[in-house]
Amino acid sequence: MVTQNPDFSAETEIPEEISGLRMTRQRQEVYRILMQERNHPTANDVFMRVKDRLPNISLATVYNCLEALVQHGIIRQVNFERESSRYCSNLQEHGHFHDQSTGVIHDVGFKPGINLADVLELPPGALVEDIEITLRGKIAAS
Amino acid sequence: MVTQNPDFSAETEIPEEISGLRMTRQRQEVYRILMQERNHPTANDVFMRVKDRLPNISLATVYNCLEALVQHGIIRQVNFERESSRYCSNLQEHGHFHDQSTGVIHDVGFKPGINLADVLELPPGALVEDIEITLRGKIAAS
DNA sequence: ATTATAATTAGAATAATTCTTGATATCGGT
DNA sequence: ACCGATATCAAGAATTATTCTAATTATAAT
Repeated sequence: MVTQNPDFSAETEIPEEISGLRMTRQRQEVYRILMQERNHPTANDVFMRVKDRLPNISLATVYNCLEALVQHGIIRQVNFERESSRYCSNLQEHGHFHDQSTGVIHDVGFKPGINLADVLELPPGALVEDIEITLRGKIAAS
Repeated sequence: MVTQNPDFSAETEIPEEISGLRMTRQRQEVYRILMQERNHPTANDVFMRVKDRLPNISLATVYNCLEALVQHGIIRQVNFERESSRYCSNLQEHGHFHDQSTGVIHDVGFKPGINLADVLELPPGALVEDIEITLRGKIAAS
């Protein structure tokens, strides 16, 4: 299971600006953590982790940073049931498989050449802007 | 758009017990509302509606009833983002299309003969127990 | 009828998130 | 470099959906 991105160390340079968003120190560090941790961390997970490098950061700021990054399409916000929101730097269209025995969340890609409209009975005229697929279950011991 | 189920009036008899759950007066009335209102009401929506017939019911009871009904597979709980949970008496496997211009939620069935495993790159050995599909977008004027 | 069990109620508690306010930092123009 | 305007940040208060607690009431089982 991939939980760390070795291409994204604590020293990786992050540009001053990404898609029109000013990358302040706080946003950089929050973003860096999401690139490193592929575990779908919650805001609080990020908060605890980011304090290593920015001891004075506040939880509200982490929320603000995450919101700004989501709004600018730099990361994705993912919700399972009514649990705390989780955040994800995988921008490829994908769903999530929630393994109930371990609690681990796996990204699930679409098979190539699949069109959602071929699979679902969409209401006539529906223009889909965003899809969210969540699966829950177990992984059989191999 | 179907929002009311005419087969399910306020006078419809509901059995004493459904799939092992004792159908108390409160549970009956909560269930009745979900059969009537196909709008995916929140707990609070149900609460306000049910007070017509049970003026002394409490919101906690509505939550308890909804939870009991969900647990026994009689209704489904549906979550959009981190909004209040909504409840749904459509037990057929289906997803939801959230029309962002009107706020209306449409049930979306699967086309016959579709197998999710044909569409998604599931992790090896994954045994899917539950699927949740949410779409967001608009409906083009016809 | 009596006792045991389950359900209901009202209000307090919880937890994630958002809001508010004042302090800092950054940007653009001079 | 300085100055005002704007954006961001920090700390804690406020909000909101939901759950929990404890006491009461209803139902079921003996």
